[in-house]
Amino acid sequence: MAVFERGGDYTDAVLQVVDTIPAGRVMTYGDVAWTFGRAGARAVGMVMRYHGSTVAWWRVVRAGGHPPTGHEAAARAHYEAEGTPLVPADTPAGYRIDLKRALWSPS
DNA sequence: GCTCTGACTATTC
DNA sequence: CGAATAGCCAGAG
Repeated sequence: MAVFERGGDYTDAVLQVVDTIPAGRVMTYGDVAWTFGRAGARAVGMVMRYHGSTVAWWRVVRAGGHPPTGHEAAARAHYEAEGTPLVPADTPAGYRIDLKRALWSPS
């Protein structure tokens, strides 16, 4: 499958946008993609999966404020450490991001 | 250049 | 409100 090396323009763009998100703030996959002119919300997640070790992947959440599938526990730890506004919810993760306050948009 | 897959999203049941 | 379906894009084989 897509091994996503840094050679791809899309991959590189995603990494740059994520790196632009300040601590305590988050963006949805769709918004990140839209920021550099593409709507590949899914592709963004794939870049995170492969390069998640080198970027603040927890600052990128799904639409609705849900953390990435299979990483909700690790993400929550980062949010609490950075002071990201969370909201208790009846979701598989047991919580969600408060997009009303945490959602950030590049200036 | 076609096919398969995926840390997604929006819509419908 | 939860689960299923269909569209979506980009990259590797």
